[in-house]
Amino acid sequence: MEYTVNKLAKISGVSGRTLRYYDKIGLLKPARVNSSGYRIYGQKEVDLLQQILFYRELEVSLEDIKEIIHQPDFDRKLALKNHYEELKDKRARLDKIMATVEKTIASIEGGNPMQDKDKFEGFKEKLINENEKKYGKENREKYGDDTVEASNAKLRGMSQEDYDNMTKLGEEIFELLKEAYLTGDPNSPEALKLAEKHKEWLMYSWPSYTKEAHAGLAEMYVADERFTAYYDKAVKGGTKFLRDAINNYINM
Amino acid sequence: MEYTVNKLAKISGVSGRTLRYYDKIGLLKPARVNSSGYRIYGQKEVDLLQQILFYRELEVSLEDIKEIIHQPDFDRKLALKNHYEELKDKRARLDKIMATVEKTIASIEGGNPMQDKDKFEGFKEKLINENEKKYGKENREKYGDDTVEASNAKLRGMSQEDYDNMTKLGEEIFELLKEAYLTGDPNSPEALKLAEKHKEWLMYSWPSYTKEAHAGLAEMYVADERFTAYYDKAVKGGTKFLRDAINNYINM
DNA sequence: GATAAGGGTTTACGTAACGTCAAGGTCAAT
DNA sequence: ATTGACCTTGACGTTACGTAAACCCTTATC
Repeated sequence: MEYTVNKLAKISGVSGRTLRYYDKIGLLKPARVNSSGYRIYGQKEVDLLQQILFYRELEVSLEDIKEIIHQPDFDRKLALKNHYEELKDKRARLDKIMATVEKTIASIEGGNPMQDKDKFEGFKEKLINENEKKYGKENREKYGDDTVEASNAKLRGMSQEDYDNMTKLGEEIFELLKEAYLTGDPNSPEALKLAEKHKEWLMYSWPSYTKEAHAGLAEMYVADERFTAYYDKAVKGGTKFLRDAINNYINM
Repeated sequence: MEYTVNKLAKISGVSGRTLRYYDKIGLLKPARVNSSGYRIYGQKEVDLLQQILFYRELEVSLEDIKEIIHQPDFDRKLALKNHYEELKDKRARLDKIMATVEKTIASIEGGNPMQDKDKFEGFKEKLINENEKKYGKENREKYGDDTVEASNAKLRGMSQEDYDNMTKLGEEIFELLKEAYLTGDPNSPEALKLAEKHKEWLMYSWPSYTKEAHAGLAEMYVADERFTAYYDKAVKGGTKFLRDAINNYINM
């Protein structure tokens, strides 16, 4: 049984263009080309096309299909396993996206149409701007421009969920500071837990954590009255206590 | 605060090219262009970009984002709901694909590496070829070329699972025929069940079921010795019994 | 004042997997 | 000889940019 392009197209369900394309990229060549330049496919090509379509259904790229089909010693199992992992990642991403879309719809339905998101984005911008105004110069000197830019970029790229978690963690730290301070000992388990939470919090916005940076920041907290004012709102002397706790944590 | 392309690129995490592209397609125009042709963005554009990136994360197309962002009376909720439906479909498809990939891997691991699929495809082709050789002419005369081609296409497009179910159903019919024949009555519940199963089986390969086609096929079974030989393997006179059962079933 | 470095600009090709013309050759039947 | 169906090869359009290439502007340095 021999088929021209459109004959094969009809029985296989793909378009003629697709068959010509597959010929062009070397995925499926016709058995022969007749004297007038027509592509002629035979039974073997029909079978091959079936296999190609099978893998195509699985969203394997034509490039990969080419290897799977034409290399007899190709490890199909490994290829499929890799492909499976890709699909899994894709689905995980899809799930996250769907959750966000759901939440966004809910927030619109909840009567604050777009406002919350606006606020959220605004918060992030404000936070970055404030950071930049207040500590930009010091930070840039201390850690270099790239680090600061990276930090800002990370903040901007944060999802609302991350942002919420970060602010929650910020509040937790505030409470922990009060508790830990009562122990009077910057080496107490409470103080060390405080320092650890502070590290976690830091890592939300800091691209890469190092002990040195952490220690540097702690010093800056004490040196800069704006930080001191903030942490001393929890308890007087809280900023120094936090610095000591961080130093102890680092040297653990 | 004013930004040139690369400044904005850095703080937003996108590339300069992306910003120029967004300008070109009218998604995000700079606040102004200075005397040397440089794009200058302001705070408003930063905020807009944030929103754009938010929707981009959700895999909304730039075309759709344009409407969401720039049309104040646009129904964002509806847009997101539609988008959500799309995502749902996408995930459903992904799930199906993943299941098939898993099965294919399992079949490779099961020790019949690729052979089964090969065989499967081979079977399908053989089935179609045999059908074509044996009954092609009759069928084409009876139902028209288009119907036959459609039937073949459907067969070819069948998944292995469908194929397996079809062959299993074929065996079931064979057994049912034996049982039903014992009742001696082509109107007995067993006979009617047989006819129904035969209809199910038919529908695997037949694009659209009609009573007339079913009856026509039943007649062909009796008239054609190759069919008769097949069904009479179950019991002598089985083919005729099947035809009668089908006719009774149709006229129920 | 020349030059180099480091911005900015536009134009244009490449990506994946085809759909969709457009212009023109082939084949069978009338 | 003509018609109509089927074949061929370009070539552009699709999405959201990446990646040059070729060129302009500004600033710092020698």
